[in-house]
Amino acid sequence: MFQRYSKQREVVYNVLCQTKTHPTVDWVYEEAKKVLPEIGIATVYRNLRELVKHGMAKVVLTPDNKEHFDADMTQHPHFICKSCGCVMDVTTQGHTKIAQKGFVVENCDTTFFGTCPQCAN
Amino acid sequence: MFQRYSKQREVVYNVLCQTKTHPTVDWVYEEAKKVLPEIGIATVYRNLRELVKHGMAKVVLTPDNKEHFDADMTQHPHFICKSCGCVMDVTTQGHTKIAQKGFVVENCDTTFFGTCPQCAN
DNA sequence: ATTATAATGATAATCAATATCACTTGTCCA
DNA sequence: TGGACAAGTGATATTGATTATCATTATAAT
Repeated sequence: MFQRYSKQREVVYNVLCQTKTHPTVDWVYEEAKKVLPEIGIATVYRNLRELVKHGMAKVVLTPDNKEHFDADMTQHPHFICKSCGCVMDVTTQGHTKIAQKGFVVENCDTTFFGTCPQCAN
Repeated sequence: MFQRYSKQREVVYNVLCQTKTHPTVDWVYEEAKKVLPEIGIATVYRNLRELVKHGMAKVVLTPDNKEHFDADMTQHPHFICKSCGCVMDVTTQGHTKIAQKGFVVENCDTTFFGTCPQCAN
């Protein structure tokens, strides 16, 4: 998978696995520094990208134009709050059930990723 | 809605309404220049933002970290091609039907937008 | 232990998006 | 009709997230 082990990558991945807050790069960086104070922000960026490339993490794009990361690779919808900007998992399906948990849903976007018919040829 | 009429805003909105390609700012800018050669890129940014704020357009965030815009405010899923980066409307529901049209679907993200329970209080 | 090279960390560079500000233009009203 | 006020524009500077660069460090095979 990766050509060599690195302490930094392990720490970055552990930080990501141990939270459900869908953190930004900066948050992962701050947490990683608590374990490896010498780690650099470039290494955090690099490893998060690598984790995504290797299918070990997903990027969640938010309206504030920052990348958030999620190590939970099971398919599940997210809820993004326009007030505090938090990204949360919503395990139930459908507007009604989400509303019952206190979420005020204004909009819903669904995006499929893959290869379009032209490129598939 | 808007406090004053402006030719520039009308052109930007018309450009957006007349395409289904979910264009970037730059594409809208180039098209708008064909009608109003003196229009500035800042004006295009500004008006696209305003259109979104007023519920006349939506932002589609793509993995290339650029904002794409869509004047179709009906709720509909998008398909983003990892090969060419195009953003397309997929009007049918479900992986199977999309696959029948030649799309190779690898992943699907659903995001709800609104106010989280804590902020709603 | 030696060696090849992957990975790191500091920092420069990139680039999309936003802010600034003097100037222009739409709209109100005398 | 003609100011006058302020919204809107356009050129450009600034910001800020992400990526590239490169000398140095560290992993893993021999």
